[in-house]
Amino acid sequence: MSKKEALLKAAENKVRLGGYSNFSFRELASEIGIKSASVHYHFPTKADLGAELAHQYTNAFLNALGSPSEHLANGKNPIEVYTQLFRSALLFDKKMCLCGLLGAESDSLPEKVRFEVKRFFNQNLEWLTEAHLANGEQQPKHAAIQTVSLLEGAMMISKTLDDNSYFELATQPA
Amino acid sequence: MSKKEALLKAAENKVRLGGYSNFSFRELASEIGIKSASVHYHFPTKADLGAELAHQYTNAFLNALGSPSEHLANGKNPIEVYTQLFRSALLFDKKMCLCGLLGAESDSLPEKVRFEVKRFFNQNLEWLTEAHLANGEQQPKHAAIQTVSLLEGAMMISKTLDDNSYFELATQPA
DNA sequence: AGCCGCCTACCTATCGATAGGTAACTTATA
DNA sequence: TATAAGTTACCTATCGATAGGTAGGCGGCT
Repeated sequence: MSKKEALLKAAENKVRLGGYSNFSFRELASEIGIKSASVHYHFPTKADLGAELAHQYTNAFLNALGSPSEHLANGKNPIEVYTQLFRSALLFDKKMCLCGLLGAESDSLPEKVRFEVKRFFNQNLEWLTEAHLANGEQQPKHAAIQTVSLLEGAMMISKTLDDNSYFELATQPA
Repeated sequence: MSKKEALLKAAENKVRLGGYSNFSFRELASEIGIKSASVHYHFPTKADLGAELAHQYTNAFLNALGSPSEHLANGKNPIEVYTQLFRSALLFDKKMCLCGLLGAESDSLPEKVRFEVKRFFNQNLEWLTEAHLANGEQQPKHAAIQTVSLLEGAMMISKTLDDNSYFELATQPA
């Protein structure tokens, strides 16, 4: 893994625990064994690092998601697949969704970081709308925004109350 | 308004925009016209200020909520009342829920702040469970966690995408 | 030769926190 | 009633730590 990749990985861990201000160039550098000044070689400013982090996170998330049609072809409900990806983040990473946290801090973020967070949610809503449409929902856009909202909120509350069963209850159909 | 109240109010604005690390004693002090050292007279440490802020926020929120039975007696659906309180925060304050933001940062918060955030959600879940029970829901605890999750998530996404109609779509019954 | 990836060695700004002091007010006591 | 003691709500000055960022150097690889 290159130093740049290592920096992004270290930053992701920090941000997913405490937000944008929860990482510093010094901490990141010392964790991967270089000097803080060298971090500026890879990322001119902190905002550049944050933006690239959110961008790559979004790409990785979308990539892991695949396409709704592909899941339907395999006889799987794409909404279940989507929910499962959130569940994995909570159970295995034991961390918040990067963009869920950044989104909450949205008002105080550098513009280029905020832009990438917006992109995450717009792409997610697009995916979910397609999925709900395929599922025959009469209002796929409503259903899409309800799905992300519920999952992001459930994640946050499970983390806060330190009990993953809240996530399960929230995602369990009535 | 006392200086202490003014400090808490100033801190609330900052935190609801960017989280726990988005306020400093210096900024708060200069905003209300005292020196940063004097802030320590009212709050020994930053964690003390944060904890008291979350505590008072929770009390004010619960107070504004009233009781589920009182709303039922007035022919109002308590869940609608609850939703409306979130909507007000978004539309009038134009800010995130304080504890929604702090909850997302939960992992990096001082223990006493985290404790108060937990209290917010436990109290909210209690209120909502009672409300859903009164509404005749067969699984009031499930419904309660689903309600908070959806509202907190919808708030975060509306703030992120800078469009309150997302909140409306999310809270609109299917 | 030239660039890549890192380094040393800084800078300025800001952070939370502490020490010690002061003026104004309140309370307790003789 | 007068004075002493204590409290409230601030102040100035300063601490060590840390923040993001910059200038310029140096070795290794092509």
